[in-house]
Amino acid sequence: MALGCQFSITRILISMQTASVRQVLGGDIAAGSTVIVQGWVRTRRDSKAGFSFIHLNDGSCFGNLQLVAPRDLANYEDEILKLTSGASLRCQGTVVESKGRGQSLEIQASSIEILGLVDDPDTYPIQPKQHSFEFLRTVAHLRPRTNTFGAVTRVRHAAARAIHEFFDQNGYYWVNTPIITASDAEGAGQMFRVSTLDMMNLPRTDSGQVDFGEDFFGRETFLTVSGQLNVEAFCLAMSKVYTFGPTFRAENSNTTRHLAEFWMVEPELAFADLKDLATLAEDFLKFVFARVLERCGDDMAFFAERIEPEAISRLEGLVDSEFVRMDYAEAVKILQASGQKFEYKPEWGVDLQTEHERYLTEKHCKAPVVVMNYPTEIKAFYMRLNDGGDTVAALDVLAPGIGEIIGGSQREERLDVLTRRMAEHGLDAETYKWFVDLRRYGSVPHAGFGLGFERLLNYITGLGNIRDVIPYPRTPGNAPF
RNA sequence: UCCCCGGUAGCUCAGCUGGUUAGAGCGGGUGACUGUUAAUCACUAGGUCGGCGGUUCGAAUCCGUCCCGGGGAGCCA
Repeated sequence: MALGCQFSITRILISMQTASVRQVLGGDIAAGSTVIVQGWVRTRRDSKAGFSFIHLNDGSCFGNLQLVAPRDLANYEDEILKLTSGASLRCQGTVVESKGRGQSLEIQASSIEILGLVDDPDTYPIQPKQHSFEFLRTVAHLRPRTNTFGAVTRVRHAAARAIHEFFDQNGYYWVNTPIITASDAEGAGQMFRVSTLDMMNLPRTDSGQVDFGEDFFGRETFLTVSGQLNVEAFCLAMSKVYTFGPTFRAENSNTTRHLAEFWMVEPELAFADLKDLATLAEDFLKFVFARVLERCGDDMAFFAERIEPEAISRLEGLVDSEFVRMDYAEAVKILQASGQKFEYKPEWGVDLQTEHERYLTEKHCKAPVVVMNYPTEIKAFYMRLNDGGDTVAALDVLAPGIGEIIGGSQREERLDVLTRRMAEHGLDAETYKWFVDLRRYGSVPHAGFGLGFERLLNYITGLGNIRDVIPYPRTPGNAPF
């Protein structure tokens, strides 16, 4: 009772005092109401008729709120006329129907409190004009104030929320797998070392090796390259689980689709085979796309207008269509029969090149393609061996313009096969003992995939560079901010 | 890591077959004008042409090298 009262009083106070730009523009605040709005100036235009127009953005939505500041405000001459792009303010005023075109509602300001002017407006980097993404990366602390990055931030949030929602509705548990790990999992790539040893004065063993027994964990440790192995243990108890968190690869990859630190989603599903996994991947992507379209209309409209004309239509089309599924062997045949000149000849036993993936998704199918059952030689040890042993039950979901967006497999659940394959790959049995245990105690068929969250965002927004869909990109030789 | 391309004003770029004082648009400042919409018009300030070395009477321009960035490839998500 007491709590309920307090809650409603707080709500009333908030609604009377402050409103977000989204609330005002969305019509949540009745015309005639007095509100306080707060945010950052996008542009200011002065009218000699006796007022200034200020476009205000607070990140709550794509649009800007127009404030009309009359000349009779006490601080009009000294302060209002000094407002430039980037300045912050708090405005009290009345929500009114706009007398101008271009917006239906605006704020007739009764007072404007300047919170922070822009020091040296001449050099403020964010101007009301188009900037190159390359430049904006050099001012990563200010780029959230741009239309594009604001939209990216909202879409990123909406996509993350949709991912959790999808799994929750389908009975999956979010499992927080460790970021620090001792296994160099899957040999999936170079890892970042985690250590508290004094690098200027390393402890040595008798044989002259670095003595990691002296290190914080008493052994060598790294940042995780995948939560998959750890989450499999939970899969074989909770049935349906997923991870969603940061992942680290110390690869010297300099491309538009690689980061040293990125976010990955890894569902793992028990009592499932490769086909179940392909269905999951498809349902999952469609759900996320539909939710983003539903909740980020303005932002998506902006991407469609300025970044990628197909941004909305291709997502809509995808939500309503079925993904193309084909075996790797079939994909190779299609490529060989395509008549296309490839730099690398498509050939069974060799992994698909970027140019091959592009042909399949952009020319042949014009849609996302699920390629399944890859040659054993080119895939990881934990993927389930198909009958005959030539292929494993692996799948990649390839998206037009992005390439591989999802990579997954049915896992090898048979103890004897797994241990044999680990030996073939020269893996340390001791390190993976716990992982093998899962096949020893109540093993079941299971499958899972990994989805690069930023790659998903690239596909959704149409932005071409993965560095423009993560707040602070980390790439080789580049970790400012 | 490899292959291409680039680095000129706060930003986006032009100038680059070597030749006086390096230009434009936007942004900033000043003024005019207007219920304005990335407003418009006029004036104005603003540059070690990425660093170093070389060729030359003379280098933003040519050569070497280093640094930084972008695109493509490989690896992958």
